[in-house]
Amino acid sequence: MNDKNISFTEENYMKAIFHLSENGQNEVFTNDISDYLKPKPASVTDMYKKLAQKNLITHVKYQGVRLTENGKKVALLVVRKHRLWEVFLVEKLKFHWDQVHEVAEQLEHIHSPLLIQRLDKFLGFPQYDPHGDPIPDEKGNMNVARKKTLEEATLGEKGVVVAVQDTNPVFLKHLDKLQIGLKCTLEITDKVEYDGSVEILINNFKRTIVSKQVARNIYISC
Amino acid sequence: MNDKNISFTEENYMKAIFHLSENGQNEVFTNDISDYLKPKPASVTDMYKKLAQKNLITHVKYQGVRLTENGKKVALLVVRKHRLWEVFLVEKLKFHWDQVHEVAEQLEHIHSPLLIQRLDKFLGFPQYDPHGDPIPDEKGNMNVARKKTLEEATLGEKGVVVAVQDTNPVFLKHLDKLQIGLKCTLEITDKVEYDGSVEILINNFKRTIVSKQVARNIYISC
DNA sequence: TATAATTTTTAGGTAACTCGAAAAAATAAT
DNA sequence: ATTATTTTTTCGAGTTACCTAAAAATTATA
Ligand SMILES: [Mn+2]
Ligand SMILES: [Mn+2]
Ligand SMILES: [Mn+2]
Ligand SMILES: [Mn+2]
Repeated sequence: MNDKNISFTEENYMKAIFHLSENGQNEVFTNDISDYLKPKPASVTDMYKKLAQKNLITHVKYQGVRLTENGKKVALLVVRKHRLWEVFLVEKLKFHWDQVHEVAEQLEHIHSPLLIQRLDKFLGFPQYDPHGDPIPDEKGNMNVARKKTLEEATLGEKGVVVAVQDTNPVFLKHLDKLQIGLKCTLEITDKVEYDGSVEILINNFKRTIVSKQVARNIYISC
Repeated sequence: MNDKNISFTEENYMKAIFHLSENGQNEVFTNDISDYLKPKPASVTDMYKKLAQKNLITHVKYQGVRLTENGKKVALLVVRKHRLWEVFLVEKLKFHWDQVHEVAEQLEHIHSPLLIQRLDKFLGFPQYDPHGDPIPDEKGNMNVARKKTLEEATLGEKGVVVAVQDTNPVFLKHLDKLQIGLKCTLEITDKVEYDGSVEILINNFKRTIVSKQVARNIYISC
């Protein structure tokens, strides 16, 4: 029984549970959601009850929640919508990659299967969003690219920037200033043991050092 | 003080008041809104109080409400967003003109000045929506076309279809079947006194009779 | 293993939007 | 000018999503 009457708020919880559980693999605890979405833990428990009753999650008292098959579908659809809209904003409306997330948070809640199907087609069935995150197709399948963070990469490794972990505008603007974006080629020219910062060569041309904090949030192909 | 914290529901009320007052000219009564948006009259009175407190309407007890200047601006922005999205759906996503209204009812509530500004540009600053309704510009000005209904038009008059009054899918699909759409040329070849139906010549080619009900809902240029 | 700290749930309450029933005001009919 | 009808408002109450404070369960520490 796929309850279509899912509210704005419920969709946000489903997406949060999906992300915090590594795409539905692990269980998610009350405080995780509270930290992520900002309602108090008591409110999270209330919502757990409602979502469990709608068969979107299974809730074992004091042991967290897991997405049901049904719930995974619901979450994947929200993620799909969010990412398709982000592509639209960047590709068609010339938004900058640090401007799209907030608006997509609203657009992802528009209910219309036809709209999403047509939008997907209009955009040429994109596989990745402006931050390199994979876009689920109408069945919920997505192409997860092989990738590692700059923190994980070892000296001498070279790859193309395929995604960013953090989509915070402050972080993305910082990358712009460093002239780092998706599709850039990066080569690890040094790894500073002292503070975990990484020296890189951008597009075989520009040399810079990025902090551990930054290195953790950039993915290159591998 | 232009209160930006306006809810989904409040926006719907503002738009309804705008339409039911002929673009803010007349006062609107409790039952008008109740019939139009479907909440019970008691709920309408509650909302009147809230909107009045936000300086969006003036409410004289038992005498209906009127939009304030501020309220008119808010309503016009919602109308602008609604109609721009309808253009997007038809022009870019190939929606049919009878499919757009429901989705636009959702999209009109997305809050993002940049989004609307960019969407407007992307669409080429359209003046009219897919039903011939004028689109307010960012200042709230709109080009109201000179027009009359087929019911008002007299025998022998000829004009181009510039708008439809009713945007109900059933009505629009009926027009499709009759091969009547925006930009069609219509000539009044007979007005039937008995039932108010109108005989027309479509694009100097096809002859049909439309009922008074239909004639009332088609606008031609004049 | 007993105690302390943390996490989660329950209990009770608020604000927004809705309702039905009843009271009040305005309008229409006698 | 009364009376009847219609419209609008008030009142009490339900729902959703949130809160704080307190209780219960789990996990960590001594
Ligand atoms: Mn995003
Ligand atoms: Mn993204
Ligand atoms: Mn419409
Ligand atoms: Mn329209």
